[in-house]
Amino acid sequence: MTEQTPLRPTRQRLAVAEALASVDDFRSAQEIHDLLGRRGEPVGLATVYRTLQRLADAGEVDLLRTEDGEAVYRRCSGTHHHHLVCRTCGATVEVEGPAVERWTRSIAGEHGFTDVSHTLEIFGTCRTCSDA
Amino acid sequence: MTEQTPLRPTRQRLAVAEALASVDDFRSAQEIHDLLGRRGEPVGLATVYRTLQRLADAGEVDLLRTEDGEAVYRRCSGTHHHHLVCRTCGATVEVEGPAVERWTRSIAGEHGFTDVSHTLEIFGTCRTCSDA
DNA sequence: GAGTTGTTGAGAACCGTTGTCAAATCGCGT
DNA sequence: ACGCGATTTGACAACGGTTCTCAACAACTC
Repeated sequence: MTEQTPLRPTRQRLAVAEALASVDDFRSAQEIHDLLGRRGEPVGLATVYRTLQRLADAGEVDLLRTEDGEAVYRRCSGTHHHHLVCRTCGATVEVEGPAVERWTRSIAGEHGFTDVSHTLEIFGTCRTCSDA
Repeated sequence: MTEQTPLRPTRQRLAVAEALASVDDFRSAQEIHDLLGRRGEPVGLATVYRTLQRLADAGEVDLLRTEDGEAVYRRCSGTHHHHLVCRTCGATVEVEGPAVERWTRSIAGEHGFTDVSHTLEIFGTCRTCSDA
């Protein structure tokens, strides 16, 4: 019960996917748009947004919101995980915490909530940035 | 090392604070603005935004972002806590999890991150809404 | 190659939020 | 009470990220 549209592998979609593969941290749609332009593979801004949306829906990229509400994307592993993100340079580490998963589920259950999901992000200053 | 401005208790600021006190779930700045207007206590939209910002900075209200990036506010207790929010009706429960706090700190430490903070929200369907 | 359909992109539209700045208000000293 | 400087307000413009529009276009099929 997922997709029914074939989804064509156009030059633009491939370019966006490749751009995501080439960086390791979260990037905004606009940054990706700029990056592609500089690389000589121009893709319309609207197309970048559309493509990222689809990838996020398909669970192929992680989407989170910066403090000021901007959406940022990052290619990620398929399994459920969270992020430890450097507030300064954006370096990102994927982390897992089975205990947290259990905890959220049980708390929600105690209060009669069903169909539970959650968001959890950790922000800090990475070693490199705090040394500087 | 906190405030140095006296901060005047104007009619507008009191009205916003009271509006927040009168609802139990997260509301956007615009909703609060509308609510005040309907109540016959009109407050300029810019003022509502400014006031909510200050309250959030002072830690007197919680601020979180909806899935589409809109900022929503809610009066809250002063202690550190997280939220269990009904996806349908917005009903909110404040929850605490010392274990989670410990976990985030230790994970961050393992990766050399300092000055750590985190966000954690749980979403689900509350009993009332799932019964309906 | 022709037809059908999904896709693109430039620009406009949208919408939440923040900035602008003159007018209104507050708190204080007198 | 009254005046005065400092803060706050609010209507409106401006902003920035995101989505919409729609005609030109590219991809798959036969």
